[in-house]
Amino acid sequence: MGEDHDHAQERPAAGLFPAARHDHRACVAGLLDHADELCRDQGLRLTPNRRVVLECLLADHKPLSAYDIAERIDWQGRRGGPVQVYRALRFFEDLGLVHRIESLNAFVACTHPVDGDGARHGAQFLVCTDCGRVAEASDPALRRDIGRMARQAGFQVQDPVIEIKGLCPDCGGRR
Amino acid sequence: MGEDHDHAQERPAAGLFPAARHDHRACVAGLLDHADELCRDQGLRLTPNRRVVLECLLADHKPLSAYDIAERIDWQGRRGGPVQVYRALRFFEDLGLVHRIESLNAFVACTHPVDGDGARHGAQFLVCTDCGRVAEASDPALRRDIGRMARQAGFQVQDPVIEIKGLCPDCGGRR
DNA sequence: ATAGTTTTTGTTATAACATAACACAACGAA
DNA sequence: TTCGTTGTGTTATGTTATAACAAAAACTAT
Repeated sequence: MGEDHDHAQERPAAGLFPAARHDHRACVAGLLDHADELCRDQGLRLTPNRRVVLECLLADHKPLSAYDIAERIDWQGRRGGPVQVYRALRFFEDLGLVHRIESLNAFVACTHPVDGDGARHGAQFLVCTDCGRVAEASDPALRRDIGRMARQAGFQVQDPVIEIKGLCPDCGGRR
Repeated sequence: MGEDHDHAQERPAAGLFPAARHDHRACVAGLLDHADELCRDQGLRLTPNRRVVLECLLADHKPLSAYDIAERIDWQGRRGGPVQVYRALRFFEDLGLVHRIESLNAFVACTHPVDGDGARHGAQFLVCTDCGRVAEASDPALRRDIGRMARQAGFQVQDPVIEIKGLCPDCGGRR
């Protein structure tokens, strides 16, 4: 328990990557608190099982497959496997606290959850093919364009999957 | 071999869904021809194996999994399985003639291929969750927005995955 | 044509991802 | 307590994707 002077995380929710060196301790704690609160509000239970899955995803901002997570968890005696992990992931996805990255068959913890809003809440994901980190953006213009395009096509949007693979600033994006 | 009077397909490449009743015979023939030509130009071989896979995908405008395709193909004696199918799919993906739909683990034949251009060529996909059909769009504004957003984030785009699930005009999009 | 090269195929095995089904435990309300 | 609901543990199985390697087919250059 070292440096605790609160450091006012460097624009964590600006739609960019998590700034490489941010106060990760506070970041994790805040998101866990938020999960706690959200569950309490909705009469849901943030059980130990669920909590460890979320903590595992929060450890870094990288996507993990369900099997990755299953391996990292200390199952303390019981067998423990993908089933438990998928169950927890489903739970958090419904709450909007975890997002599935379709193009990776993997999951990330949401970095700026929106209260009471489930699912993918219209976010876009920037996936670094080099370091593996994922940033969550929420670009209104992009969202508008999707709406417009869909309308033109007579298409009623249910769930937009926007996952942009490329290089993050640290890995060569900002040369 | 009945109605062959050429019917001038109803705006097949307008970015919308394939019009439900278009001249499918001509549509398929045209795309196969295009594949032929593209291969000839690039010194590649459109082998019988590859051709049947493409024909299978062209049969309707629905995405198929590699295993779906493997089941539908007449393997004429030999075993035949996913391996062959994945190989052909990879071949066509590189040519830009087939696209993978990440959110479905499935593949569709490209409905408006761009010559000499491989990969996903910046397209967006509208996936009907009801009838399963897929439309391929190519919205410039959307593309611009992605570029802009990425630039703002210091992110260098390699491969944007845009897959919008919802209801197509026939299934309730256009009420 | 024919020897050597590259490409494609056939085949088997296995890896990686995801869910079905069911019994039991824990919890929360009547 | 009793009952209904929700969550968990466990086994089995379904689905998607690739590794590895030998044999066949196609091209290439003499």
